[in-house]
Amino acid sequence: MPEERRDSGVEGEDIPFSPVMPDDRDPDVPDRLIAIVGPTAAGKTELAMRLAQIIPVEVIGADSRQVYRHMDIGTAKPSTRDQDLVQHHLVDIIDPSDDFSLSEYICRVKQANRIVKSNYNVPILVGGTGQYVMAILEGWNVPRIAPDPELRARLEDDLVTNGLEHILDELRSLDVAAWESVDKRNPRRVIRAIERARSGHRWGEKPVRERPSFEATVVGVSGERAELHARADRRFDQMMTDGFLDEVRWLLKSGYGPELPAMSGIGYSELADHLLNGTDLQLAIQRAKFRTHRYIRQQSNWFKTSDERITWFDSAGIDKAVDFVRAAFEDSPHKA
RNA sequence: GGACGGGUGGGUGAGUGGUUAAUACCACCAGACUGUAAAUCUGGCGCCCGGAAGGGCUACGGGGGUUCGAAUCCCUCCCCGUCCA
Repeated sequence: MPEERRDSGVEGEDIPFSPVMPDDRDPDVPDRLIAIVGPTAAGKTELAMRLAQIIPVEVIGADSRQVYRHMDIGTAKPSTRDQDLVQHHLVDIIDPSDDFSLSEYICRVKQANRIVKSNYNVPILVGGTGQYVMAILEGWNVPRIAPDPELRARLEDDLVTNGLEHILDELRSLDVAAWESVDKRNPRRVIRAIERARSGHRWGEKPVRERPSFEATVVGVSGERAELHARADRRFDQMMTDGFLDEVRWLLKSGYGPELPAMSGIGYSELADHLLNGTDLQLAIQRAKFRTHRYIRQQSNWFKTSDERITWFDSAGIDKAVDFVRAAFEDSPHKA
């Protein structure tokens, strides 16, 4: 395997631009796309690797935690072996201390699509971050407004000293439409709305989403809730034996503190709490497992069994999913 | 054997005569998402009927009692913890 296969546009600017485009359409948009969605630990990665054996694919990660370098065990990142076998994009692209956001994600997916397209491969979107997946599948229009740490800090102070009403008033004076629409009980959203309004964006000035042109085959992998919990618990135990605690210890030692968004992930914050504050390890592990359960539940809000765009398969029956995608792919006019 | 302390809903744990089907937290369930998302926020959570308002039933270790009314007071039994023998 050529070693350049390991991703990819770290800085984003130096993405090679293929001189020969497959067609004259937007090079950032694939003609077709396969997506694998579903709750954590259900077997999405496994399915992706199976598909890679029969279809010329490159993986596009849709996981808000696997983007960070040095966070491998706890994020259940695809193994280096898997990454050697199949080109992965949007994995290991930033440092744990770097800012990341949905708009950044979307931007980088476009870059990745360009590469995949120039390789005459099919992008396969794999991940459990519902927001990322849906942003791609539904073509969300996300304004590129970078986070403003100073403003956020000021507003958070304001929130503590003067209350939510106060910052809501600020939002109203900036953008009434935004004020009408925000979740007025969710400080985080109010702060973001202010941030947006202050940088000159008006609520509703652009359509929220624009249906993408590609043909998408979306498969879901899931199972009974109790079984999902059990699988996730087992996987967490495996992570512990694989050295998750050492990974967190290393991150902390390397200066990645618990206050970083990257370190707020499941397991990372609990284990850091154990290492830093002496919280009982078993308790920390149990908390992380519970949090994974909650995560699974929330993923089911993004990936609904009633969603007609998704064809669902049971975790235990990956073969059927492979067959389904193969059939869908063979019927497609866009074979590479 | 004696002296205290304690037994509360799936768990931890408040409550100490009525406003209590019982605070809070966890678990669990459902939902939102103009997007920091493995984040943040909302709702539900004894059983039955009802769309709701509401109604009915059962419940704070077991049994008995006091009271118009008890998780809360008394008696008794069982169990757990600490200390003294």
